[in-house]
Amino acid sequence: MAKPTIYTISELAKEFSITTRAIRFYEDQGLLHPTREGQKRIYSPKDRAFLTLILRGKRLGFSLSESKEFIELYNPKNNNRIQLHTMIDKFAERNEQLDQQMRDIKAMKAELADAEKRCRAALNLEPRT
Amino acid sequence: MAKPTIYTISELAKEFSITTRAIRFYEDQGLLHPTREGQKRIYSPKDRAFLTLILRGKRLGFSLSESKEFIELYNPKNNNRIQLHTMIDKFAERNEQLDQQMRDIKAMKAELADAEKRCRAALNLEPRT
DNA sequence: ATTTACGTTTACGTTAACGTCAACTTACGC
DNA sequence: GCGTAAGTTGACGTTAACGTAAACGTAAAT
Repeated sequence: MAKPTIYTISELAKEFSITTRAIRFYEDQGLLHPTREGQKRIYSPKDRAFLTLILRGKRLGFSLSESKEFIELYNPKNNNRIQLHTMIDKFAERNEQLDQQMRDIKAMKAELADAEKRCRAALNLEPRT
Repeated sequence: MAKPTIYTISELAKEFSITTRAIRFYEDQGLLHPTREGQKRIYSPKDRAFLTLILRGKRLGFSLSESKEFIELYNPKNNNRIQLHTMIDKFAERNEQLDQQMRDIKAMKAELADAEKRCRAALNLEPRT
């Protein structure tokens, strides 16, 4: 048996640069399910991975409930056949959304580059930097 | 002289699938500056372009004030030398953020693909036709 | 003339995602 | 034993981004 790595709430908070309050809130919202050692919360590598998902989702503008949906796909008890098909549909949806975001990013980068170009041009027009 | 295309608030609302309330709110927050014809707001192609920027920003999880910052770069009166350099810095920041989002999207797509694969395996389906 | 459509301002309500106390409870070092 | 550090559970506060409703103006259509 390998050693089961575990984390305290403040360890995770530090690693991900968030507050413990936020982590407890994610649990409240059903995104995390740490075990307990007495009162204290104990986080597994799985919880840590979910946190990664949550924060990545946030950087992409996903709501917590959206991330929750995604996380729930990793719950084996949800694996009944009826759900599986709707999940696959949701994958397709999400995938399209991600493609859209890709396009948005490219458009945005183009505009940024253009704006910067004009900026630099404006600076060159006038002497004395 | 070409005809100056203009839009009413409901035209824009319809085109972008948002409410007029939202559009007025963006004005309140200083992101849009439509002219008036009597009481009524008149939007120019420029305003329309800004709306595009705003909504694109939203899809990427940008706040309105972040989009505002960006929009203000298009305001000529902000073109004093002091600002230009800080703007260029901000371009770099934004660009990094966009790169991060790019990576996030790729990671997310990989996870989606993996989850879908496991889903299909559970269903005994053949991998994507 | 009056309904209908579209516009306006003002103002209060709402939701998400935490922040910020307050008031404890162990556990550890001294 | 005592302070200190890290944890806990409420519970209320806050901000962003609108929603929603009231109360009104205006202009075209019936």
